[in-house]
Amino acid sequence: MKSPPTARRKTPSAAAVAPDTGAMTIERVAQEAGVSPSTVSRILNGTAVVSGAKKQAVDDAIAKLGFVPNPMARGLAGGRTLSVGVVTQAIDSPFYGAALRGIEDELDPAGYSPLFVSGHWNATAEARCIDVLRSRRVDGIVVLTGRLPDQALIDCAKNLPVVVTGRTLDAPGLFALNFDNFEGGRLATRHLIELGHQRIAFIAGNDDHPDANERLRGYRAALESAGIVFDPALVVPGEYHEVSGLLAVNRLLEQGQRFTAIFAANDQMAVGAALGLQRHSLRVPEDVSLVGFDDLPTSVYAIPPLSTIHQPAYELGRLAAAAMLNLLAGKPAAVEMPAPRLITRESSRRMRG
Amino acid sequence: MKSPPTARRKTPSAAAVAPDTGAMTIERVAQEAGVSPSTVSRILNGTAVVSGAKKQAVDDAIAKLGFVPNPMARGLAGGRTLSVGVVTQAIDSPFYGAALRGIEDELDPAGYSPLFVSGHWNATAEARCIDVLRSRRVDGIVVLTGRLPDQALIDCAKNLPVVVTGRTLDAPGLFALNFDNFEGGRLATRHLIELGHQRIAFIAGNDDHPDANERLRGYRAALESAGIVFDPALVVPGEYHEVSGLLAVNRLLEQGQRFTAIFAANDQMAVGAALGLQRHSLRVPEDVSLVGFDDLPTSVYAIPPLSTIHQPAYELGRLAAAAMLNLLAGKPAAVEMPAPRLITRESSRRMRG
DNA sequence: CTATAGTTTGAAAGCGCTTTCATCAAGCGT
DNA sequence: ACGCTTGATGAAAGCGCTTTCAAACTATAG
Repeated sequence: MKSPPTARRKTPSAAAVAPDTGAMTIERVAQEAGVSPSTVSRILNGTAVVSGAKKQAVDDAIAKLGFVPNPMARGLAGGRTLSVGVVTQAIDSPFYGAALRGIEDELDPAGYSPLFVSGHWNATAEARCIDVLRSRRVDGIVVLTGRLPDQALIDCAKNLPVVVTGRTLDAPGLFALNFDNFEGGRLATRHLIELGHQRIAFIAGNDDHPDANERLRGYRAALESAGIVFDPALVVPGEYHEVSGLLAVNRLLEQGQRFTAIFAANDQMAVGAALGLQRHSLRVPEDVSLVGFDDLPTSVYAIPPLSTIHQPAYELGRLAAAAMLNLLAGKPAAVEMPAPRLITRESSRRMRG
Repeated sequence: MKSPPTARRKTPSAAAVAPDTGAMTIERVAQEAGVSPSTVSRILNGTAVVSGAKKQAVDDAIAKLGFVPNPMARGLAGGRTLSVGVVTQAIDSPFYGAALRGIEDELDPAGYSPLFVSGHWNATAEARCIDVLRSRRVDGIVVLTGRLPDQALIDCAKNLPVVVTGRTLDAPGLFALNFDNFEGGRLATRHLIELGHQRIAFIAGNDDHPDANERLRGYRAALESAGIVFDPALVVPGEYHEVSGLLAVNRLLEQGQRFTAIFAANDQMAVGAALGLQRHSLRVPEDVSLVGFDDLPTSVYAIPPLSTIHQPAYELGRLAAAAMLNLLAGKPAAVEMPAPRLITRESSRRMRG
């Protein structure tokens, strides 16, 4: 290493150019305010009661000097980093993107920063992510769904507060925030049934995906309570990607299945399915009604605009982050997911007589 | 604060439970290897020549103890954080998401971590982002497009290496990585012209968006070189969002403009435009050909699949990150963007008769 | 065989902050 | 008035690492 110009040792020469954000230390603030560094620290963290006069003096000094505490030093000394790790599956997924923004928005005012890492829907990668985060000494970890075995999370929660979405799980130091996928699946299916559909195909999500199975359960429950017998031939596996939807429709049609509606376990597959139907000259919703799941921002602009189950991704992120902040403060997580909601748009309509 | 269970002061009692990732220090490694902490540090950083035998001993000790250096201590002592800040516009945008993943993938093997913050297409917010990043002591900043004035970036580059995409700019410590939007606009328009279209509408991006203006320039250049007179009435402003596309089409149609093709300055607007056309019973591509810009992953599944200009978002992220790593290493950035490429799908076709 | 330059290594001084511990002032009962 | 509890403050000891400085060797030359 050719020693990059890291001006480390403080140059004792005066020659200050600007109020250089970085160079200000708690000690200078203390000096300026006429107190000890300890007192400044206490005020900064609210760790102890400080007399009003001194607090004022310190606040003024901080403002005047434009002091910003060095997170590294804080982390080293205090054992906290004011950062929380977020294991996401794909930072570029339309669904998780919104959740990440929610996390960001919630954490920021509390002074915490998120550290995003992508697990790419792969348990091994996720485990590595957690290692990375721990080596970065994050104060807590938020796991968005993922394929990691429950036990791995439980173990992790022994050392760090953990918030996980997309599963139901209970362990010390861990909080699970689950969306009611069963109810969502039920709502979507019931909607189609109410429109007069009887032969409703279901494009499922990946089998090892708990969400997907719950949605399937909801589908079956709705069918059952309407007295429609469940036909396994109408359920096609998918992978939560657009192609899956396309392929699923092809398969259904090749097999000569009769159906007047499709419920896709997520919007991406629904969009793929719409394309598949169009390829076979089937119109949505005239020939086939279509309902998705997630309510991605783009689904409003699908052709035709997609009926779907609204899953509040942004909200999910905020709630997960809020839960984490509570855990970090030693309080119970105490947050709850909103209930699933059906959004009726133009991809579903009453069956023709 | 009720003093959360931060086991700070080292408990001298033995009772080690597991090889606790966190608790290992460079000192213990030194002890194990029978050398001084300084030597371990030197080996860790390759800062100086160390005899082969000792190096081996230290490497063994590190492996045996599962030692992971504490980034906070490193940052404090060394003045570097091994993290680079990334100012993105919307972490949940389909386009930037891919870029972020590229950055992540490129930085990771080099031992750097990205720190993402969202500017929400707002110069003030972006400026705040940069402050946040600097307060977090990042080693460098990557700015993905954004509205920040050039000068702000130049100033920032005085203290930190900066890589910025989506503009052309030259300053010390700064590297700009620009995509040839002009050429992209030209390619898209020429494609439509070659298909026999003469009246080509253009849905523009936001005016203060340099990309958008370049694309417009490309559009005009293609028109001109084909001898088609530019008609300002065919250019409608947009905002790079789906709605804009929808609104633009409405406006065009209300004004009674004649056109047989639309070139939208990005895919999101193209999708909106497609919906708008459908609402007016105009079919794509039978009645109107449509070309977008960006080649979002979802554009393959649009109805119909969208012809567009491929913009390598993921690659862009990787390149920006690679440039940053070079800058950080004191080398010239030395990376170059790939050229725009036209992707022909089903939304554009030869004009009838 | 000693003086000199060149290497490798260790000791120790911080980096900027938090936190313990001791101190110094008040406040209070008797 | 006098010991005693509280409460606010400061001094100082780290947190785990990097880096300077000097010591301890080793080699080269005179």
